[in-house]
Amino acid sequence: MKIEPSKKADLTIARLGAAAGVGVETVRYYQRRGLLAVPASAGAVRRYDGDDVRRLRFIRRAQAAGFTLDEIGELLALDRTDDRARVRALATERLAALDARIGELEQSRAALERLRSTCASGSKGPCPIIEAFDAM
Amino acid sequence: MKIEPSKKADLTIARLGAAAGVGVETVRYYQRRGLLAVPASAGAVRRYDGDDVRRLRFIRRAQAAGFTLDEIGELLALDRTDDRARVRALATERLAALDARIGELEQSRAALERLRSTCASGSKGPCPIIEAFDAM
DNA sequence: CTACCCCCCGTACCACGGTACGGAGTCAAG
DNA sequence: CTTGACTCCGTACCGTGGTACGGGGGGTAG
Repeated sequence: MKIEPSKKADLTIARLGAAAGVGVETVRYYQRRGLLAVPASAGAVRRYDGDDVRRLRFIRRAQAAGFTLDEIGELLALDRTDDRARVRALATERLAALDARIGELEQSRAALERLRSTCASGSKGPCPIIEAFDAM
Repeated sequence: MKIEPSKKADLTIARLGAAAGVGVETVRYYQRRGLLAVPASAGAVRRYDGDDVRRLRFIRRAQAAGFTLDEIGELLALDRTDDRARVRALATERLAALDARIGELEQSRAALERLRSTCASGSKGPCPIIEAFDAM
């Protein structure tokens, strides 16, 4: 008894893209970068399945986390391998960068709030934009 | 009795850049983009002062807040004008984008923590990287 | 069977934000 | 008054992550 490939979604490239919110050209770009496999073309039109969708979604999410496409390539290569040390290294490094960036954005947020209240519709005169960012 | 220009820092371009943590080429690039004024060259070497430093620092901070250089150009043009409505519009728009982005980064952060614990050094077998991002 | 829409592939181009190069001029110290 | 560091300026090039174009083939609905 063979294990069934869990879902045979059988999508065209446009549907695959749509399932992850990207365009056809972007999918092809990821294929060129080696992030997505180009399935053997049975006929001349390639078909994609649920695994491809998951992989593509992962790429977008990892991008949102700040990984570059090169790093994502490495993550995909590491997936389900047992090089745990490398995975932890990448995750830890990214966590640090993420925390730094979140902090930075929160400072920026405060500056913008400052600007918005200095520049409230009620008040008069010019509103000093540059100064609103001084306390960073 | 004339008002003194508060600080006459009298910097060269390299020192100006250093004061804001950017290189000479970057300063010149901002000048080309119209974000920084090119001072009248008394002699052939330009001199910069504290206002230029503040302006340059502002550019970097606004960039960190997610403004594009074009938007920063607009902000600089608006500084100390009284078009409060426009300033508030820009600030509000950016605040929304910033909050969205912070939320996204926090979700990414959670995914990375998940990955890190799934892949802790103690555990065995492959660690599923793609799945760690599934709950986004 | 024939539209019509989608797919394939290569190549070119885009925006953004810089970064590099190189020749000529300038300025301050020794 | 030379030497060495720095400046000026134009132009070219870079990395990242796509997006566009266009010719030719395929697969499907009516």
